[in-house]
Amino acid sequence: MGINELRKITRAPRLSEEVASALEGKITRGELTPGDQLPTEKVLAETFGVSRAVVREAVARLRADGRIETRQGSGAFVALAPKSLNFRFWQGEGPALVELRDIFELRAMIEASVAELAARRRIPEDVAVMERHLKAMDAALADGSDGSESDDNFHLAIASATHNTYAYRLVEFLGRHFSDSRRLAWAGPGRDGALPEEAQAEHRTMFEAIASGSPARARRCAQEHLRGAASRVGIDLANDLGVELMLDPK
Amino acid sequence: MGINELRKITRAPRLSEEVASALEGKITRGELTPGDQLPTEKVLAETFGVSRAVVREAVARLRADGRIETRQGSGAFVALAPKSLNFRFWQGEGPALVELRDIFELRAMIEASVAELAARRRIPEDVAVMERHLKAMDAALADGSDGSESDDNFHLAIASATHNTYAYRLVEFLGRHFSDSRRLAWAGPGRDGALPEEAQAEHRTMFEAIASGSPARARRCAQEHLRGAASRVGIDLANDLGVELMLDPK
DNA sequence: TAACGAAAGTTGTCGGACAACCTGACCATC
DNA sequence: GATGGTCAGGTTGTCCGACAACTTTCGTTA
Repeated sequence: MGINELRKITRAPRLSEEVASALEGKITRGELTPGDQLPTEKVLAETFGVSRAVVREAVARLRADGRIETRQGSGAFVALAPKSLNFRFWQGEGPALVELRDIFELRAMIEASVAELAARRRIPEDVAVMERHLKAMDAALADGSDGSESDDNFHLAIASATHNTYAYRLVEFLGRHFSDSRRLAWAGPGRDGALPEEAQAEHRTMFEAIASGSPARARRCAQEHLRGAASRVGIDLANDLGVELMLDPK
Repeated sequence: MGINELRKITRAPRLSEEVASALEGKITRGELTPGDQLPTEKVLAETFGVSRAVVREAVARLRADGRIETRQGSGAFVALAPKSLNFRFWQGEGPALVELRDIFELRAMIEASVAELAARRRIPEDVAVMERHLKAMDAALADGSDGSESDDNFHLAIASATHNTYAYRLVEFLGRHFSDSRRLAWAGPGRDGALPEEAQAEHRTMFEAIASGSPARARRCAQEHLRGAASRVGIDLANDLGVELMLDPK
């Protein structure tokens, strides 16, 4: 037993998080359905054996998740429609492998569609912004510095070229999850030099397809890029993820 | 001015939401960066002119969002890496009408990709579930009842057939946001009878494409369906939204 | 200088009080 | 009988003070 094993002290979760988790479980199991009223704060406090303040913090948490809505004087209700989408990750050392694969896959689907639309809608200013970030990544490659921020910005520039603000926001949202893995791929002078070069070659093909107005090619390049990004962190995307779109299989 | 306009009373936001929002603004503007310590609860309460309980609820909210981490005895810190990503389309009363087009467009992109992947990955059980909901909608059409719940469930069944939980959750989130438009389309005996029939014809073509394992056809049908859904609530999607995918334009 | 204990500081929880709001019951009026 | 007004009781939202549990800093001692 090494010294590292002596440092893993498990801290008790907050009572409010436990209460929130228990209530959320009731919702996801269908014991509480949209529109149902929760017990009053007083009853919940008695039921869980905690103070009302703890219940209120749990409720604040579930409100942030969009799971419930509260109305002063009436009570707390299971939300009819979630007001937010919360992707909460496995709380160990990052996402579990199967979760990571599913997120990469979702990202591939979305960014492929986004690249395709960008190829149709881009205006010269969009193309100039993408090119600027592409060049910044080239420069980072050349001088061994960190290009991950330009990498992030390149993807956002593509999403911006769709001129659909919600698509942009979704790409931004999903991209946030990958900033760390991008930073790793671009890590300092001791980095595995092939990885950012590989990614950059993919960025360039994406850029060229979009700039030249080739939607299907843009889609395919974006999917290949996401497949490559996944494999660079050890995730193998399924082969059925829509790369062969040029012909209808039937 | 109709009676409906008289019912929109705007309720004041909770103080805790305002505090959370202000703190989040500091984080997104870079005034507070990952690892930075927030002022103590006491200072925040004084600064915002609220009680400590309100600050604590705001902090609970930001913890749920994955934006900050708290350590008892030390303080609250901006999270280094998000433990949770919370995506909100909007705060408050819903999107402006002008934003609906972007949202429908995004939905079209996502559900088209989902339908395509479902066409590749569906297993017999998936197909059976879709068919069951399709039949429930047929029955609702025949007897004039409300088929919107089956409509929701049909879309979720397609997403479930991707066997990607995040895709499922995203479709669920998007679908829940738009239940109202579905309910309108399926509204009672006085409804415009052409609308649900039109939608149902689209559902059937989607179903057949997925069941028979035709990814490109499934994609096209899903896009046509979302275009139809948008037009049924008065939104005209742009013509460049990738319907003509069968040939590479270049 | 290093180690230890105490003091000070900070978050987590509890309980009570009151404000603001909501709902339903009851009564009066038309 | 339908409608409108009032009020009591109930519920969430906020504030306050106290103490528990934990962390950091400071002072003392060896």
